[in-house]
Amino acid sequence: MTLPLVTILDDEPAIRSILADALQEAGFRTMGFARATEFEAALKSTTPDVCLVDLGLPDRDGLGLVHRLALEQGAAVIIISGRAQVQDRITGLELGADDYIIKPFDPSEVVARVRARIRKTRLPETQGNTADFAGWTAHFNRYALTHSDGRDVSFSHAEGEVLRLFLERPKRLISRAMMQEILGGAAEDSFDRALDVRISRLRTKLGEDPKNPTLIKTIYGAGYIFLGDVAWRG
Amino acid sequence: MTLPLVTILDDEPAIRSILADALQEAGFRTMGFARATEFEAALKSTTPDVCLVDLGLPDRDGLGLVHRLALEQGAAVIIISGRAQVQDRITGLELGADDYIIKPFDPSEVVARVRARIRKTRLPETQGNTADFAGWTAHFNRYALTHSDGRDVSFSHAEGEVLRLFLERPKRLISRAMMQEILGGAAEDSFDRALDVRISRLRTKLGEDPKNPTLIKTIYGAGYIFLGDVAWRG
DNA sequence: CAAGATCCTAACGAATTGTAACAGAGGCAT
DNA sequence: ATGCCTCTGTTACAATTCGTTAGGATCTTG
Repeated sequence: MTLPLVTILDDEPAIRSILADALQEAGFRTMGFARATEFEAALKSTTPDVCLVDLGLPDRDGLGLVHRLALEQGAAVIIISGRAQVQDRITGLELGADDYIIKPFDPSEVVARVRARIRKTRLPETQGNTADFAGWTAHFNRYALTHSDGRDVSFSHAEGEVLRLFLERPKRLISRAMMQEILGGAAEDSFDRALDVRISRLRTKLGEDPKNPTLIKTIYGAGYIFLGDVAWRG
Repeated sequence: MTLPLVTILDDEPAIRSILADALQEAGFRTMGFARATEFEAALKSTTPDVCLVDLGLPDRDGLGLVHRLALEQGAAVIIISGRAQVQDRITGLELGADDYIIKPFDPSEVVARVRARIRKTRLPETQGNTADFAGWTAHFNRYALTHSDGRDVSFSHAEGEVLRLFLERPKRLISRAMMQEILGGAAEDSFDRALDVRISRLRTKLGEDPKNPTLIKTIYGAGYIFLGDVAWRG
């Protein structure tokens, strides 16, 4: 029940394994099925978070399946189909699918779309509100940081935005321009020290040594980088 | 408050009107914007159900906008872009978009995808008179809150209005302007502390810690957000 | 090392929000 | 009518948030 479960319904073993590999690498559990009947049998005992369904199934028309899935299970359904006509896509979506991907597809795009679904259906309580790093735990839902040594600091909304930005992209350079854009979005003048100040305040709350920041590192002329291993949890 | 609202952010008037026509015919209300700044200004007073965003804005790079929308507003975001590369689509989705449509598009497919989003986000359409959240049960027909630990608090009509507003839109930013409009609708002057007072009183009844509210969060300069899983019944 | 660009952060203040206290409007029983 | 109670907006002031300013620190370049 920890990792999100993604089912793959496609009659071609090659496609199943490509998708399964990509999804597992992205941190999902997967279950593959070649025929609709097998799939439906499995549904009696499990509840997937996202269902990938190939429409070109030999044993039955997949659309009805999609319809029932969406209706009864309430699971997110992503159709994968070789039929590229607009009309096909429309009817697929009308029948309750959440997304429609055309073959041939890029596995990483499929992963991204699966992720987007999961975010929406699961986010409410699971993802996106708690993360561990460097002894700290960030609780975004209550705007507070707790340290394993007992410290408990609250942070404001603006600070939280910055923190979240970092925690979502650990160990990657984040350009100043991008941060400005994602955050306030307003002024881009070099007069604007707002971002610096936000980061400064955040550093203070994290107890960073000004001379030697270990978590939020400044890359002169480029941006910032968050060091530290981040583990999100629900 | 009846028809779902779809916003269209695109700098080309032709595209805006094509989309608006198609969407209106499909039974949505629409609002069009040419630039990101206008759009953001409008967001202070309305909460769209789905936002269509063109990435090629002259105004600024739309990706940051998408990110903030997805995060704060909780609204569904569909990117419409001329950039067809898989990598573009992935980063778009990664940043919080729900869908990614490539120009040139077919209006009816856009409508279908919008509809698919609305189906998912509008699920709590059920307007009941009882709702459970965070150990509480709100009984709107008898103006009372009961807690699982036995507490039983009554609330007034004005307080109920605010509470209902929150419970109908959990985990989404609700702008102050919108609340004032839906509620009394009266003064919009910053002199008007009526809304604050209502919320303050509601918080007290919910037993919120003034320093650390866990259910009704204030987003400085933007509005309020209700955290907590809500289940309606009846 | 000098010069200039970039960044840090203390301090300030405008804008925004919280809430106690007050006051007027009804409702209801006496 | 009178008195008491509840509801709810208004006022006034305290608290918080957060961008701006300004001066100093730090980095890069030549």
